[in-house]
Amino acid sequence: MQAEVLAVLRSRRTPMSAYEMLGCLREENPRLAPPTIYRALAALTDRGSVHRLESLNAFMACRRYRHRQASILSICGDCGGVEENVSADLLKSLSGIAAKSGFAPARHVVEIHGQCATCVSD
Amino acid sequence: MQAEVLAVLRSRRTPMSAYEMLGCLREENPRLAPPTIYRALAALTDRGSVHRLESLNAFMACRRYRHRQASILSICGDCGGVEENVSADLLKSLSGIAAKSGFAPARHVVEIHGQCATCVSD
DNA sequence: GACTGTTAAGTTATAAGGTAACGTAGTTGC
DNA sequence: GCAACTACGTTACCTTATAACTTAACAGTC
Repeated sequence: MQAEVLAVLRSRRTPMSAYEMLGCLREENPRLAPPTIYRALAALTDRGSVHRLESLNAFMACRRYRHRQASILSICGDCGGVEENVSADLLKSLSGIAAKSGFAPARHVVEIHGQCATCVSD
Repeated sequence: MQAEVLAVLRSRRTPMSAYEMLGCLREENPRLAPPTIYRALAALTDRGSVHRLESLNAFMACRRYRHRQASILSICGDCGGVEENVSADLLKSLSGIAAKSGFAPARHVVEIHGQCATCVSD
């Protein structure tokens, strides 16, 4: 099931909602229900093969080769494309800011909305 | 209506969902419906008086005095408390990372999940 | 082979979050 | 008065997510 969900996600350039995936996968198996998808997504996001876009309530396959760090996701509001970046430095200074008051960071969510290079030039 | 929503949010130390607010405000006005709350929240978040926590689907009143910049929100998974920080430098380097590929940033979402100082020491 | 533990997936139902579309009631300004 | 605007009310619905329980599949062991 995880493999099927991942395959669907990989077939798209833009993020998908869980229910879009459900729609796709129901073509094969009409009885598929939401919990099945959500369980697969939970396992995949834990492993880092899939990222969840918190500000979109959507998911995308990771396109960088296995990183354990949080991604910096740049989301284009025009075409829906997402760029994925990694920066240990930025995450470190982010943790530093939180840690000033004794906060112990565990998970980072960093998303940027805007326009991608292609859409800017239109 | 915005004032009432803001007052409810300010009366709490922790973020609230739109439906929790609705529950509170219905004690006064039982016929209050979701769109009214969401409209007020939209106006308040536009103005910057309220922040939306994207990774929680919840809202909190801004506790810093009027800043136009995006906040860095540190969310304690134990007590639910949220610390709000501002860092022009961090936002700048974040924009820089996105801009390397020509992305034009418009809105930043930066949230950190972890444990606050108080909860760490328990 | 029957028993048990473990893990993945199916199933039902419902909770929680959010919005479209249209209606109405008060400004304000002419 | 009446047009135009803005806020809010109302209905209805859509989307996102999870609780709770059931079944299937396989592995180990007595």
